[in-house]
Amino acid sequence: MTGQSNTLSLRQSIALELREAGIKPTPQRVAVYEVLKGTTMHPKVEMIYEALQDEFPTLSLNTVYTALQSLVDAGLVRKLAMRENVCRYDGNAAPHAHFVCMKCGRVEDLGEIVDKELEKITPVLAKHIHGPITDTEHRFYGYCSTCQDDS
Amino acid sequence: MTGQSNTLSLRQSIALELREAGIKPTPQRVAVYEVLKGTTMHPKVEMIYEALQDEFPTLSLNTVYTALQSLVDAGLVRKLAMRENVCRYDGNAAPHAHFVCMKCGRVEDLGEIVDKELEKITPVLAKHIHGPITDTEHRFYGYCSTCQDDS
DNA sequence: TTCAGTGCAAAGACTTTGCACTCAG
DNA sequence: CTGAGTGCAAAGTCTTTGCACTGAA
Repeated sequence: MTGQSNTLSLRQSIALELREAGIKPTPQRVAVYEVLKGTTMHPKVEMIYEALQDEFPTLSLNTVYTALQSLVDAGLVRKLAMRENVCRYDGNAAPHAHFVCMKCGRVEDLGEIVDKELEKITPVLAKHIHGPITDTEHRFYGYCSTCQDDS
Repeated sequence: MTGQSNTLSLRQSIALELREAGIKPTPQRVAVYEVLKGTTMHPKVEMIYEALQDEFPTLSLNTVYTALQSLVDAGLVRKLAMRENVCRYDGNAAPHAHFVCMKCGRVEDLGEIVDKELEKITPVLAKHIHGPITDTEHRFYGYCSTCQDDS
């Protein structure tokens, strides 16, 4: 995972994406977005902060918050409010379903099949709401494979 | 809404419900639960606290938190983590879909029709998770009728 | 030069914890 | 008498705000 040239071009494409979304691609923002796109962990702010300590020793937690807020506002990143009262962030901004482990709190993406099923429901919903649905959030709670074994 | 005898019997049935759920029906818990069951507002802690100030002038915010936690643990009440990072509580513990206004933050229950549709999905999901789904949460974001008019 | 963005510190908001007091069993 | 529950206060955690500094246009 230390391929320099590869990392470089990835960063450039991310920078382009930020610019297209209307925000200035600062190194910190690009790095934060890169972390989010490179993981399926739906990390908390703290986790992103720590992941970037090596590369940005002077990075402040504040900047991570600011960068995330910009990314969310630009519609590139999804903010997930968890029951534990800590926000997690998702580099995939498209509405999609999540599985949340009740024990370890880990968040996993569910497959496209589930998402497809869920999409069918929005039309049904349209009958109840007199306006467009701008976003959806679907979560399923249970115990992940790791935590099931522990019990 | 000041029918004394009616209020009394409602409290008694709530007390019974708490007892059956395995928690002691203290006046505060009963009152908190009554507030939740008597509103469709999905109130925040602060709102519950204020609603009970008249009746329990000595009630502390802490007690509201404690009572809510007991109710949630007992499975009578649902805790909703909102994007604004404030928890809202729902007197209806059964999984059901919510509509959230992006502007004013109000949370509304969606009809049974939507819930029924959503229930169909859990079996589909079972193929992805190797364990039971213990709970689900479905949210649809948009603008409520009031906020649509404002725009 | 100008302004958005960063970094540090402090403040803020919501929630939890600690401990003594009270009351039902 | 015993233990759970309450109320008050303090602490804790996550997040936001204020302000000076920096770098790109």
